[in-house]
Amino acid sequence: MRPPRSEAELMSRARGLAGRTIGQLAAGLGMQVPENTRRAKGWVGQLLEHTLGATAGSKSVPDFERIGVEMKTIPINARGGPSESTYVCTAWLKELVGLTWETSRVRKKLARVLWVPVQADKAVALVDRRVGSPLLWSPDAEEEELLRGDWEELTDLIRLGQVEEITARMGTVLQIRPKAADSRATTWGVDETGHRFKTLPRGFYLRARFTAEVLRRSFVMPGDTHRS
DNA sequence: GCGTGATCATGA
DNA sequence: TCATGATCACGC
Repeated sequence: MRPPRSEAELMSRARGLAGRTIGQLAAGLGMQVPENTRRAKGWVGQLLEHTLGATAGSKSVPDFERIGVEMKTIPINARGGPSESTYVCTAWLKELVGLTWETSRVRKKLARVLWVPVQADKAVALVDRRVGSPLLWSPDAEEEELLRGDWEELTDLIRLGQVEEITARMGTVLQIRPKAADSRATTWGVDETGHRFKTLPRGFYLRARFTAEVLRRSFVMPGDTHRS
């Protein structure tokens, strides 16, 4: 599929996928569907990228580079909500100088996101799982403040050399968790005394509660005063 | 190892 | 039951 030339074209394509199954999309690309995602964790995301004409591959640029849009599949459980957190990007653990929320990779990544819900109910075979209605999103002022607050709190800890004190329990909507092949993987970090040391690579993730709210908001009318 | 794409598996 | 910490696959 050729890269979309506009957000409208991307959305038109994405809307056309709503209701289709993973098996149908795979067939369209001549791909075989794995039995499950245990050894194919990113497979569904890559299937959707190829189907929609993403260009980035493993490059550190937006999936749809020309129009500056990042795509994220969002696994939806049997209850209709996200079943997993959403990976954003790796956390920089080396010396931090002059990095602000405004210039952060987290903010850049989340500036424009195409959310594509995909059924993730274990009771349904992967090949039969359906794609939902897409949402093209940018954080509103409230969401951005939540993200900024968490990012600054976590980044301050890294600045202070307290990477090892960070746990996934920190952060209201944004958290830091391991992001590596396994627990033996290492990268360079900086400790309290400013000396570099080997530590586990970490990444920023959006809590499922946050993405649930993002999706929920898109399905209510403007002016909705309900808050559950 | 680091970037991309994420989900798994188990303890609380 | 669910979130945390661990893990899986692939290109370079």
